[in-house]
Amino acid sequence: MFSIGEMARRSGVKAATIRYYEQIGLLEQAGRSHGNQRRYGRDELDRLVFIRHARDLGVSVPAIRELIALSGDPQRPCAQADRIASAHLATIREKIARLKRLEAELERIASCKAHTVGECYVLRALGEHDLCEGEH
Amino acid sequence: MFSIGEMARRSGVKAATIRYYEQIGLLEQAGRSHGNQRRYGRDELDRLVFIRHARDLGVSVPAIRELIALSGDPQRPCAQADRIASAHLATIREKIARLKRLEAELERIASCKAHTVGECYVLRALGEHDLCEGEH
DNA sequence: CTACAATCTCGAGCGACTAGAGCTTCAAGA
DNA sequence: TCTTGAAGCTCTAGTCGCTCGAGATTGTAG
Repeated sequence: MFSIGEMARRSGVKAATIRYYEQIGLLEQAGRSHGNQRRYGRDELDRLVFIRHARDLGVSVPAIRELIALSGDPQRPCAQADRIASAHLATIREKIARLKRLEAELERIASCKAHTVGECYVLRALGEHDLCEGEH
Repeated sequence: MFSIGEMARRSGVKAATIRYYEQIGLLEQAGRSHGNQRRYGRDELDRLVFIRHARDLGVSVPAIRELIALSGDPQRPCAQADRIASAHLATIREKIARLKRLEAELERIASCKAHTVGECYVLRALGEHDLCEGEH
């Protein structure tokens, strides 16, 4: 039996966050000790680690909810889990692409050689519309 | 003189967001028409476009506030603006690196060949701790 | 003058936590 | 057994950067 602090240490999820997960129904209501403190078993720890990993991978809470629901029914075809993961992969790739564009732009902007703010490229670049590459 | 809708169209920032920016002091209080509607000039549009660009680049509102304060004093050395941009560049690079790691992991996970959830790698992978590469 | 679109203010809601106040319980040592 | 201090409890509110809706008012074209 683990206390919430044990769970936090073993999973890397803060106690407050564990309570929050319970509150939003991502974790089931934990059993309680005599004095009303939460007590957990292996299964709950496993689920929490699952959640932690998924969150680390940037999976949203609703998506995690779906995955948990899916995994509750092991006979079911896994195409749907696959779909969730793939969709997420696609958004991650988009984010990477977008960030790379930003990196290039900022690199250009940040290599400012001026001495005073008045002639500073950082500030001018942000104000000038024609430097954008047709994004808006 | 532009209405808030004009500003929205020209800058790509929603009217509600323009009001919000005014509320948090990112834009100054706009002048008003006879009937209390906001009216803007060129300068205000320029600043809004500046803000929009910076936000698009992922610069936080506090950082934008700093940049605006800096640009109000054109004699000042621009080293500080430079520093803000560079710091931001560093965080963007970190994000990219992190996302790439996620991409690799998800790629592995998402290539699931199982037929049922019970043997699905997507779900198993998320639950297993030894698949992490020492991140926690 | 009449429609109707645009704008106004105010307040709440989003996602995913996080922090703090003020109280109770647990566990280890004397 | 008692004490003490860490750890837990609940509840509320705050974070960030918007976004939306309700219900009232204003602007403008025909």
